[in-house]
Amino acid sequence: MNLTVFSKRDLEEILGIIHDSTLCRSEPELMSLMVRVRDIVEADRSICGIGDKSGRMKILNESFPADWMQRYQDEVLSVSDPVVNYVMTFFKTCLWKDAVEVFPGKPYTELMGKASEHGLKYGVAGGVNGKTQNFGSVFSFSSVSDRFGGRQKKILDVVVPHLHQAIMRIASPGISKEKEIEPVVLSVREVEVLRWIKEGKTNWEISMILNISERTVKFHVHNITIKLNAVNKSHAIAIAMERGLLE
Amino acid sequence: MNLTVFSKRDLEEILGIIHDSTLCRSEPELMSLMVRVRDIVEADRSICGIGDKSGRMKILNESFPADWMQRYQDEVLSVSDPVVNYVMTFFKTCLWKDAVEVFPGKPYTELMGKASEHGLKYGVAGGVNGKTQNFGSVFSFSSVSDRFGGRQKKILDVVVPHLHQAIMRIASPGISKEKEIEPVVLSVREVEVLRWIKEGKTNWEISMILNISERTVKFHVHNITIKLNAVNKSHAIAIAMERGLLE
DNA sequence: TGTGAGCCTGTACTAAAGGACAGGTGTTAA
DNA sequence: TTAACACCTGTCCTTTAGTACAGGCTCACA
Repeated sequence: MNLTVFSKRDLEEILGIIHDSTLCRSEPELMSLMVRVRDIVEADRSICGIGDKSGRMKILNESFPADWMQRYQDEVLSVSDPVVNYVMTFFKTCLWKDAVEVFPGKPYTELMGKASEHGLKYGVAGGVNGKTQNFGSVFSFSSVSDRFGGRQKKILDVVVPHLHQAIMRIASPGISKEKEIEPVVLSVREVEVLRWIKEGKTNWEISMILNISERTVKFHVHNITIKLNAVNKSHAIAIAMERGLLE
Repeated sequence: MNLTVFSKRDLEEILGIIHDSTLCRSEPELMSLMVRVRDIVEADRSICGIGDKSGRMKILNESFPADWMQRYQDEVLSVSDPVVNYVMTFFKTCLWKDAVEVFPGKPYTELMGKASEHGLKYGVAGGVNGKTQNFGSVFSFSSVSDRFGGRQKKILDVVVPHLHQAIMRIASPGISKEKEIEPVVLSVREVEVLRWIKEGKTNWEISMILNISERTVKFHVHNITIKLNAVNKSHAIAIAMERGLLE
């Protein structure tokens, strides 16, 4: 990472933020860190959150408009938020407009339109994944004018991993607990199907082995992915093996 | 399993074969068991083997024509043998004609044509998988006329698991050893890709995360499956996790 | 100065997976 | 007896995965 683009003052402030992140143990402390990052990326508003894409996100709002946040929560807009999606999928820093390019669907552009109505038009965001599946944190900074580019992304690239550690300490217990302990009960047939998937069999092959239709195999696979909170077969296998569901 | 279709004599012989299977410790003993099974299913010739579909099969021939076996080995015909494919894929008993129906491709029908030239036209076969991927055993019985049906399949359903145990004792050491110990060295990039597959990411998502093209992700995935001797992603994940390649 | 290994990329195609929608049976326990 | 649950099946459609063929660059090592 080439850091020569930054001035000495910038570097001092960035290092300071990182250092204070290590000491951060409370929400107000995190909020004051967000203010400092907000200032150095020249943004007007900031917000952060931790959780997953499916709406189980705990949000710590520093300066996003309250009415927008209310609407965001009421209409469960996080699922169609391209920025959240981008960050929680790729765990990379992005400009808001980059995210819209990657997720060009109608619900996404609509959401960005709604956000504009609340003065949230331009922004930059970053995040880190928390080792397990789609769980991670998002840090987003917004401004009324478009002053974001490579410089802002680079700052977030450097700072966000440390902010992530901080928000994990503060907010993750409440989120992660209820998620991990969930005991999963797979039916006999589902375990059978899963074992064969593990052996690399296709749905059709499994249908031949179990003397059922391919459609039925898909049916079981679908139920398995839902029960395991997986997104596809490979993910399901990994989760099942980690939890020892195939012994 | 309904066994009332069998006569008392049949049942006695089947039970006898099963019992002697448990005592079987040498190739000649196994061959004499094959003869007894051959007789009870009213076949003319028999053969068995252990290994996988990719040609690493050890064959124990009881009474298949020697010239055919030579040709089979020289032309590596096992890969286009619908019966071997059927048994090693589904680990189920089948009539030869069933296998041709399920694998209707040109190479398969061609192989069956070649076999006919050697007097091998009708048959019945069964097999069992050896817990690991596509490794298992095949027991095949042939006749010049078509006298095979439900009765023969049922006999094999009952007998084959025990023959499998016997052939495993006799022939598996030489086969399985060289296979399991194979140390796999994955490149840094390959492990990275594998980790993200484990998280359920699609190729496209991984390409975004690693800043490479989707094509390149496919390239790595392909190399991974070859190195791990897997048939697809799910299989690769299972193998990698079992061997602790992702720690 | 090759040579191999790791890494990267493209086009074009087929096979497989996955999702939406709609429905079926049989068993079991309140 | 109704409700819940496991299990099963179909059609239609879109998205991903996988494969074949063809080529690129860079670095280490002999």
